[in-house]
Amino acid sequence: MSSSIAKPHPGKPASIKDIARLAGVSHSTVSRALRNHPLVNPDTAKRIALLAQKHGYRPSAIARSLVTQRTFTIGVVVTNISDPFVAGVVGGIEEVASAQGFSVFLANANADPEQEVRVVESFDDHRVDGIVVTSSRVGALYVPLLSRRHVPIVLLNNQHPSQFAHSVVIDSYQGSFDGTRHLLDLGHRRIAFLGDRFGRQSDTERFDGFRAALHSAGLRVSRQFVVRGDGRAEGAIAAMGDLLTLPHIPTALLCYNDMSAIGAMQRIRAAGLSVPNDISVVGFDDLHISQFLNPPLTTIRQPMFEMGRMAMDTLIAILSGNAQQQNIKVPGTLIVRGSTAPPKETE
Amino acid sequence: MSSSIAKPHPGKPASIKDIARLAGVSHSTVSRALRNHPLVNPDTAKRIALLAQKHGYRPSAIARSLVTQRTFTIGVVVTNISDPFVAGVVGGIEEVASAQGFSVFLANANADPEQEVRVVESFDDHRVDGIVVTSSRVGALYVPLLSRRHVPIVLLNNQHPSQFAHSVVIDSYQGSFDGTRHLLDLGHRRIAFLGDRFGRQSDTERFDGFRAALHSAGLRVSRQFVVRGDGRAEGAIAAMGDLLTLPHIPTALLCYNDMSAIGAMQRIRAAGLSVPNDISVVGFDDLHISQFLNPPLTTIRQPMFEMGRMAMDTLIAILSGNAQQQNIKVPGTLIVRGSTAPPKETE
DNA sequence: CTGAAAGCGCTTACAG
DNA sequence: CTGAAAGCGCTTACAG
Repeated sequence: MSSSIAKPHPGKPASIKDIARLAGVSHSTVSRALRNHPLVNPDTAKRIALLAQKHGYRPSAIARSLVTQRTFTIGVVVTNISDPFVAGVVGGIEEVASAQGFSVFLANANADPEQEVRVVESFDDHRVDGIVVTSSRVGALYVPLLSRRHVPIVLLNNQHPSQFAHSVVIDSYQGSFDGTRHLLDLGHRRIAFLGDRFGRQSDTERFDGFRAALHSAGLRVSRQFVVRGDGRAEGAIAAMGDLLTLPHIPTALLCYNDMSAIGAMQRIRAAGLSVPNDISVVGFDDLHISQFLNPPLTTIRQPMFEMGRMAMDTLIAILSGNAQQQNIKVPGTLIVRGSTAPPKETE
Repeated sequence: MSSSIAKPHPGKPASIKDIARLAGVSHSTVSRALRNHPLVNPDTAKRIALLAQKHGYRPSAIARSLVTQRTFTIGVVVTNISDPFVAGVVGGIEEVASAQGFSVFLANANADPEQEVRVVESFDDHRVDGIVVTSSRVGALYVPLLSRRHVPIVLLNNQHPSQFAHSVVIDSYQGSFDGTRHLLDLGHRRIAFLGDRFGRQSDTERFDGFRAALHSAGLRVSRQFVVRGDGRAEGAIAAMGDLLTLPHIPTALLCYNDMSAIGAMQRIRAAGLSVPNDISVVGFDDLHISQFLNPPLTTIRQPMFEMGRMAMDTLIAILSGNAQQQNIKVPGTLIVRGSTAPPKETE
């Protein structure tokens, strides 16, 4: 059979009907054969598979979805894919999704609630089977969508994981507590907190863990030792600058996350001071880069990749009806490196 | 009109027919109204829009795609979304895509050619309008798909951007040349090259730029000063270790990329040496983190976000028939920071 | 300005 | 084991 005969519509991709014609069967049979339906003659099935292969025919997932009412597609909303924490999470989600036959839509919301809603609407338009939202503050906005179309949503490190949504969150309180304890155990007493913007749930929880650890050592939070950045190096540089203007600066610093710690360390160096000799610094995340910093950063490890996998696992469990409400809290792990040391002078 | 009457199928999402029934028109009219077709009565259109809004009805992009033969969907293949360069590129792609009404599928290929082909097949199944591939070595494998379904592909920093595909690439040769010239201008003569795996096109180009710069200064490449990592900190640490065993170590180092430079700097410090006092280091990329390193990294800036935007712009231009073959070469920019300085001793 | 009809490319009871 | 038919949810000539 020559190739010129075999191609019914030169230039146009083959459809199920073309393959049916070439195989001398109905398109129903082609559909069954390609889906490995048990009730199709093995020889026929083989012939059809070969023909499909030869003509590069692949069934349209679009058309299939229309009848099955399942797209095997999920949507992932991120605030900023360039954030290394977010990228790690997305990597974990994608790995599980891909292994389970799901395709993933990715969209940036730029931490803008309006854009976030638009993104979720777009996912809705594409009839995604489920949605994962990372580090957003407005998860509650999706509840209407959720109830209407029954699309399960998993919130990862979100504020207000409402009772309608599933969630995976880091244990901010415990992580922050452990990081602060580490500084206390080293002998520090003048410990500052460099947070994220005031009012965010994760900031509040990390601050609470910080305060609780100080209390456990019989210390109180000093108001002037609490400053706020923006979760990025830029904001931390400014916040650290404020701390350095104090008449009596802290000997240690607990930061909201690693990027804040990175900014703080740069500002400390700019002031002619040294980490950890003058000021010890603790981060939160354990970004891949953190181990390569100078000095390597002591931090609370957040298993971002694993958390992404958990989020997708949760979604799949819900979709297959194997789970009810899921709310997972993941512990952080203290990783001690060179950015922390005992304070220079005993006070 | 009470809400209980308004919801025709409680629990089921509304479809175009439900809205049509509620509005007392045909579903054709609903379709037109929602697409802002000019030939529909403004009052009717308004009534339909309100009804749709009220019932959370959004037309199915799936069903629409089936008839229009356009999905307004693109696929992005990455080797590893956790790579900060890749994440930046994806951010740029997503920004343009989103602004132009395209949704993006993201898939990791883990630098595995087989997985990469599977990913592209999956995009094909979903009938994406176009594909962007980042930093892959196997772009040529897609040519069959390309020709069969006429799906335009843009290769970003790929090896072998075949003549069938569009491409956006950094000018590796020139960037590397400029970085090396910078070291020469500082007075360095003993300059090493820490590359990526041997045989990769970008590695070859960067090495060629390195060599040309040395030649322009009347120098030759010293074989023992050429080592190879893997584009990551881990590989660079090992490669740098080799350089440090030489009886006469280099005074400067040109690295394949910033992550390699970061690994090299850690290894240099581990040997008790200082950057830039003992060894100057130049990277390639200018990752966001690089300005915050200690010392801040001198590097060749690759505008990753912008390159991602260019890739998507190219795809859109092709899809709208506004462009022919596109092959864009982007210049890198030398960014001088603290990791480079004149050599300590005059030789 | 509007509706009836055909059709996009599949899947899946139903009947044989 | 296979085919004819209906239908998934839309868009779009075509006719009015």
